[in-house]
Amino acid sequence: MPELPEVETTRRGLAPLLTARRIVALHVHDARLRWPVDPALPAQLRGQSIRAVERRAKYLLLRLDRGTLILHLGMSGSLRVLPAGTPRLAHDHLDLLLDDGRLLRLNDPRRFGCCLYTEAAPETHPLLRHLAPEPFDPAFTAAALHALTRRRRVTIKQLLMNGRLVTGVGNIYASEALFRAGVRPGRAARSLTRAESTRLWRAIRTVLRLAIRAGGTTLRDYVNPAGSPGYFRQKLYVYERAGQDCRRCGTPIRALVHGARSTYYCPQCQQ
DNA sequence: ATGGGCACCTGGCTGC
DNA sequence: TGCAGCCAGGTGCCCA
Repeated sequence: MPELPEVETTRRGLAPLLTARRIVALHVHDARLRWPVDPALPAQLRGQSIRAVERRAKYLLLRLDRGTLILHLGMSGSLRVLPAGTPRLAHDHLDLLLDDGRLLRLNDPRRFGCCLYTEAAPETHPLLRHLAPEPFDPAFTAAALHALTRRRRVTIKQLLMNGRLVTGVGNIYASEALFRAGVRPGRAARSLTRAESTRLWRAIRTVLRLAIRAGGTTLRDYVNPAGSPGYFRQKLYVYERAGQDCRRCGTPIRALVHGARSTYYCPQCQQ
Protein backbone atom coordinates (compact mmCIF):
# COMPACT_ATOMS: atom_id res chain seq x y z
CA MET A 1 0.00 0.00 0.00
CA PRO A 2 0.35 3.35 -0.05
CA GLU A 3 2.81 4.73 2.42
CA LEU A 4 2.82 8.38 3.38
CA PRO A 5 3.83 9.76 -0.04
CA GLU A 6 1.06 7.88 -1.83
CA VAL A 7 -1.54 8.94 0.74
CA GLU A 8 -0.33 12.53 0.61
CA THR A 9 -0.44 12.46 -3.20
CA THR A 10 -4.00 11.18 -2.93
CA ARG A 11 -4.87 13.92 -0.45
CA ARG A 12 -3.46 16.64 -2.68
CA GLY A 13 -5.39 15.29 -5.64
CA LEU A 14 -8.63 15.04 -3.71
CA ALA A 15 -8.57 18.33 -1.84
CA PRO A 16 -9.47 20.68 -4.72
CA LEU A 17 -12.11 18.28 -6.03
CA LEU A 18 -13.82 17.54 -2.72
CA THR A 19 -13.53 20.66 -0.62
CA ALA A 20 -16.89 22.43 -0.21
CA ARG A 21 -18.74 19.68 -2.10
CA ARG A 22 -21.91 18.34 -0.52
CA ILE A 23 -22.45 14.59 -0.17
CA VAL A 24 -25.58 13.55 -2.03
CA ALA A 25 -25.34 9.86 -1.19
CA LEU A 26 -23.03 7.03 -0.23
CA HIS A 27 -23.45 3.81 -2.18
CA VAL A 28 -21.89 0.76 -0.58
CA HIS A 29 -21.32 -1.95 -3.18
CA ASP A 30 -19.17 -4.21 -1.05
CA ALA A 31 -19.03 -3.51 2.67
CA ARG A 32 -16.28 -6.07 3.25
CA LEU A 33 -13.19 -4.11 4.21
CA ARG A 34 -10.89 -4.55 7.18
CA TRP A 35 -13.90 -3.64 9.28
CA PRO A 36 -17.32 -3.91 7.62
CA VAL A 37 -18.73 -0.57 6.52
CA ASP A 38 -21.42 0.48 9.01
CA PRO A 39 -24.87 0.05 7.44
CA ALA A 40 -25.87 3.32 9.11
CA LEU A 41 -23.12 5.25 7.29
CA PRO A 42 -25.10 6.37 4.20
CA ALA A 43 -27.75 8.01 6.38
CA GLN A 44 -25.10 9.65 8.55
CA LEU A 45 -23.22 11.20 5.62
CA ARG A 46 -26.10 12.31 3.40
CA GLY A 47 -26.36 16.08 3.16
CA GLN A 48 -23.07 16.83 4.91
CA SER A 49 -20.48 19.00 3.20
CA ILE A 50 -16.77 18.20 2.97
CA ARG A 51 -14.93 21.01 4.70
CA ALA A 52 -11.35 19.76 4.33
CA VAL A 53 -9.28 16.79 3.19
CA GLU A 54 -6.53 16.04 5.68
CA ARG A 55 -4.02 13.29 6.36
CA ARG A 56 -2.76 11.76 9.57
CA ALA A 57 0.02 9.20 9.07
CA LYS A 58 -1.42 6.95 6.35
CA TYR A 59 -5.03 7.80 7.14
CA LEU A 60 -7.07 10.22 5.04
CA LEU A 61 -9.50 12.37 6.99
CA LEU A 62 -12.52 13.92 5.29
CA ARG A 63 -13.67 16.63 7.65
CA LEU A 64 -17.44 16.96 7.34
CA ASP A 65 -19.96 19.32 8.95
CA ARG A 66 -20.64 17.06 11.91
CA GLY A 67 -17.90 14.43 11.89
CA THR A 68 -14.90 12.92 10.14
CA LEU A 69 -14.68 10.12 7.60
CA ILE A 70 -11.51 8.10 8.26
CA LEU A 71 -10.19 6.27 5.21
CA HIS A 72 -7.21 3.92 4.96
CA LEU A 73 -6.01 2.35 1.74
CA GLY A 74 -4.50 -0.78 3.27
CA MET A 75 -2.07 -2.53 0.94
CA SER A 76 -3.92 -2.20 -2.34
CA GLY A 77 -6.50 0.57 -2.05
CA SER A 78 -6.92 3.61 -4.25
CA LEU A 79 -9.36 6.50 -4.49
CA ARG A 80 -10.50 8.08 -7.74
CA VAL A 81 -12.78 10.97 -8.57
CA LEU A 82 -14.93 10.01 -11.55
CA PRO A 83 -18.05 11.21 -13.34
CA ALA A 84 -21.22 9.76 -11.83
CA GLY A 85 -22.30 6.73 -13.83
CA THR A 86 -18.77 5.50 -14.56
CA PRO A 87 -19.08 1.70 -14.81
CA ARG A 88 -17.81 -0.16 -11.79
CA LEU A 89 -14.88 -2.55 -11.85
CA ALA A 90 -14.04 -5.50 -9.65
CA HIS A 91 -13.21 -4.51 -6.06
CA ASP A 92 -14.96 -1.16 -6.19
CA HIS A 93 -16.35 -0.91 -2.66
CA LEU A 94 -17.78 2.56 -2.16
CA ASP A 95 -19.08 5.53 -4.14
CA LEU A 96 -19.48 8.88 -2.42
CA LEU A 97 -21.78 10.86 -4.71
CA LEU A 98 -21.12 14.60 -4.79
CA ASP A 99 -23.37 17.52 -5.67
CA ASP A 100 -21.36 18.35 -8.81
CA GLY A 101 -22.14 15.10 -10.60
CA ARG A 102 -18.92 13.37 -9.68
CA LEU A 103 -18.17 10.61 -7.25
CA LEU A 104 -15.33 9.50 -5.03
CA ARG A 105 -14.77 5.78 -5.57
CA LEU A 106 -12.78 3.43 -3.34
CA ASN A 107 -11.25 0.36 -4.95
CA ASP A 108 -9.42 -2.15 -2.76
CA PRO A 109 -8.74 -5.69 -4.03
CA ARG A 110 -7.19 -7.02 -0.85
CA ARG A 111 -9.69 -5.36 1.49
CA PHE A 112 -7.14 -4.29 4.07
CA GLY A 113 -8.40 -0.72 3.87
CA CYS A 114 -11.16 0.80 5.96
CA CYS A 115 -13.87 3.45 5.97
CA LEU A 116 -14.94 4.60 9.42
CA TYR A 117 -16.87 7.59 10.68
CA THR A 118 -16.63 9.45 13.95
CA GLU A 119 -18.27 12.55 15.34
CA ALA A 120 -15.62 12.85 18.05
CA ALA A 121 -12.30 14.63 17.54
CA PRO A 122 -10.45 12.31 15.14
CA GLU A 123 -7.17 12.50 17.07
CA THR A 124 -8.94 10.74 19.94
CA HIS A 125 -10.04 7.84 17.74
CA PRO A 126 -8.53 4.52 18.88
CA LEU A 127 -6.75 4.09 15.53
CA LEU A 128 -5.16 7.53 15.64
CA ARG A 129 -4.69 8.17 19.33
CA HIS A 130 -1.31 6.45 19.70
CA LEU A 131 0.31 7.56 16.46
CA ALA A 132 3.73 9.21 16.61
CA PRO A 133 4.17 12.78 15.35
CA GLU A 134 4.20 13.38 11.60
CA PRO A 135 7.67 13.16 10.00
CA PHE A 136 7.42 16.84 8.99
CA ASP A 137 6.11 17.97 12.37
CA PRO A 138 8.57 20.10 14.37
CA ALA A 139 8.18 17.55 17.18
CA PHE A 140 9.95 14.94 15.05
CA THR A 141 13.58 15.91 15.52
CA ALA A 142 16.87 14.08 15.15
CA ALA A 143 17.19 14.11 18.93
CA ALA A 144 13.69 12.66 19.33
CA LEU A 145 14.48 9.85 16.89
CA HIS A 146 17.74 9.12 18.66
CA ALA A 147 15.93 9.00 22.01
CA LEU A 148 13.45 6.47 20.58
CA THR A 149 16.24 4.14 19.58
CA ARG A 150 17.78 3.98 23.05
CA ARG A 151 17.44 0.61 24.79
CA ARG A 152 15.39 -0.88 21.96
CA ARG A 153 16.41 -4.31 20.83
CA VAL A 154 14.31 -4.34 17.67
CA THR A 155 16.05 -3.72 14.38
CA ILE A 156 16.13 -0.15 13.22
CA LYS A 157 14.02 -1.08 10.21
CA GLN A 158 11.26 -2.52 12.37
CA LEU A 159 11.39 0.57 14.56
CA LEU A 160 10.90 2.81 11.52
CA MET A 161 7.82 0.84 10.54
CA ASN A 162 6.19 1.02 13.98
CA GLY A 163 3.56 3.74 13.70
CA ARG A 164 3.61 4.43 17.41
CA LEU A 165 7.25 5.49 17.08
CA VAL A 166 7.55 6.90 13.56
CA THR A 167 4.67 7.55 11.15
CA GLY A 168 4.40 7.36 7.41
CA VAL A 169 7.34 5.04 6.75
CA GLY A 170 6.43 1.62 5.35
CA ASN A 171 8.41 -1.16 3.76
CA ILE A 172 9.65 0.75 0.71
CA TYR A 173 10.73 3.96 2.38
CA ALA A 174 12.25 2.21 5.39
CA SER A 175 14.73 0.46 3.08
CA GLU A 176 15.31 3.63 1.07
CA ALA A 177 15.86 5.87 4.10
CA LEU A 178 18.30 3.39 5.64
CA PHE A 179 20.25 3.29 2.39
CA ARG A 180 20.49 7.08 2.29
CA ALA A 181 21.60 7.12 5.90
CA GLY A 182 24.23 4.40 5.33
CA VAL A 183 22.78 2.22 8.09
CA ARG A 184 22.12 -1.51 7.72
CA PRO A 185 18.48 -2.42 8.29
CA GLY A 186 19.28 -5.33 10.60
CA ARG A 187 21.16 -3.20 13.14
CA ALA A 188 19.67 -3.12 16.64
CA ALA A 189 18.03 0.27 17.06
CA ARG A 190 19.97 0.91 20.23
CA SER A 191 23.28 0.48 18.42
CA LEU A 192 22.84 3.65 16.37
CA THR A 193 25.16 6.50 17.18
CA ARG A 194 23.83 10.01 17.48
CA ALA A 195 25.38 10.83 14.11
CA GLU A 196 23.64 7.84 12.52
CA SER A 197 20.30 8.81 14.05
CA THR A 198 20.73 12.30 12.67
CA ARG A 199 21.56 10.99 9.20
CA LEU A 200 18.56 8.69 9.37
CA TRP A 201 16.24 11.47 10.50
CA ARG A 202 17.37 13.58 7.57
CA ALA A 203 17.10 10.62 5.17
CA ILE A 204 13.51 9.85 6.22
CA ARG A 205 12.41 13.39 5.54
CA THR A 206 14.34 13.62 2.28
CA VAL A 207 13.06 10.36 0.84
CA LEU A 208 9.46 11.13 1.78
CA ARG A 209 9.71 14.63 0.33
CA LEU A 210 11.22 13.37 -2.94
CA ALA A 211 8.65 10.60 -3.21
CA ILE A 212 5.79 13.04 -2.70
CA ARG A 213 7.29 15.23 -5.41
CA ALA A 214 7.29 12.21 -7.77
CA GLY A 215 3.67 11.40 -6.96
CA GLY A 216 4.57 8.35 -4.86
CA THR A 217 5.73 4.86 -5.84
CA THR A 218 3.59 2.54 -7.92
CA LEU A 219 4.59 -1.12 -7.70
CA ARG A 220 1.30 -2.69 -8.73
CA ASP A 221 -2.00 -1.07 -7.81
CA TYR A 222 -1.46 2.47 -6.69
CA VAL A 223 -2.91 5.32 -8.72
CA ASN A 224 -3.66 8.91 -7.72
CA PRO A 225 -7.21 10.32 -7.84
CA ALA A 226 -6.80 11.12 -11.54
CA GLY A 227 -5.81 7.51 -12.25
CA SER A 228 -2.10 8.09 -12.84
CA PRO A 229 0.70 6.04 -11.22
CA GLY A 230 3.52 7.49 -9.12
CA TYR A 231 6.98 7.82 -10.61
CA PHE A 232 9.27 7.35 -7.62
CA ARG A 233 9.86 3.70 -8.47
CA GLN A 234 12.49 4.75 -11.01
CA LYS A 235 14.34 6.58 -8.25
CA LEU A 236 14.53 3.73 -5.76
CA TYR A 237 18.08 2.85 -4.73
CA VAL A 238 17.49 -0.55 -3.16
CA TYR A 239 13.83 -1.57 -2.91
CA GLU A 240 13.09 -4.56 -5.18
CA ARG A 241 16.61 -4.28 -6.64
CA ALA A 242 18.11 -7.49 -5.22
CA GLY A 243 21.05 -8.64 -7.33
CA GLN A 244 21.23 -5.38 -9.27
CA ASP A 245 24.18 -3.04 -8.96
CA CYS A 246 24.10 -0.39 -6.26
CA ARG A 247 23.57 2.95 -7.98
CA ARG A 248 26.21 4.51 -5.79
CA CYS A 249 29.01 1.92 -5.63
CA GLY A 250 28.11 -0.93 -8.00
CA THR A 251 27.99 -3.67 -5.38
CA PRO A 252 25.04 -6.08 -5.87
CA ILE A 253 22.06 -5.16 -3.68
CA ARG A 254 21.11 -7.79 -1.12
CA ALA A 255 17.69 -8.88 0.08
CA LEU A 256 16.70 -10.43 3.37
CA VAL A 257 13.57 -10.85 5.44
CA HIS A 258 12.78 -9.04 8.70
CA GLY A 259 9.54 -9.79 10.45
CA ALA A 260 8.14 -11.35 7.28
CA ARG A 261 8.90 -8.21 5.25
CA SER A 262 11.45 -8.08 2.46
CA THR A 263 14.35 -5.75 3.13
CA TYR A 264 16.96 -4.47 0.70
CA TYR A 265 20.34 -2.93 1.34
CA CYS A 266 23.79 -2.35 -0.11
CA PRO A 267 26.41 -4.27 1.88
CA GLN A 268 29.05 -1.75 0.85
CA CYS A 269 27.27 1.57 1.40
CA GLN A 270 25.48 0.56 4.59
CA GLN A 271 27.25 -0.40 7.81
C1' DA B 1 6.57 -2.14 28.26
C1' DT B 2 8.45 -4.73 24.56
C1' DG B 3 8.69 -7.80 20.89
C1' DG B 4 7.30 -11.67 17.96
C1' DG B 5 4.07 -13.96 15.25
C1' DC B 6 -0.33 -14.34 13.14
C1' DA B 7 -4.26 -12.76 10.94
C1' DC B 8 -6.96 -10.46 7.52
C1' DC B 9 -7.57 -10.81 1.68
C1' DT B 10 -7.01 -11.20 -3.65
C1' DG B 11 -4.20 -11.46 -7.64
C1' DG B 12 -0.14 -12.11 -10.19
C1' DC B 13 3.83 -14.56 -11.05
C1' DT B 14 6.87 -18.79 -11.08
C1' DG B 15 7.90 -23.34 -11.59
C1' DC B 16 6.66 -28.06 -11.95
C1' DT C 1 -2.60 -25.59 -19.92
C1' DG C 2 -3.32 -26.27 -14.94
C1' DC C 3 -2.39 -25.83 -10.53
C1' DA C 4 0.19 -25.30 -6.18
C1' DG C 5 3.04 -22.29 -3.85
C1' DC C 6 4.76 -17.97 -2.81
C1' DC C 7 4.86 -13.10 -2.58
C1' DA C 8 2.96 -8.26 -2.34
C1' DG C 9 2.95 -1.06 -0.45
C1' DG C 10 -0.33 -2.25 6.44
C1' DT C 11 -1.37 -2.83 10.99
C1' DG C 12 -4.37 -4.60 14.87
C1' DC C 13 -4.34 -8.10 18.11
C1' DC C 14 -2.92 -11.92 21.04
C1' DC C 15 0.58 -14.02 23.55
C1' DA C 16 5.03 -14.67 25.97
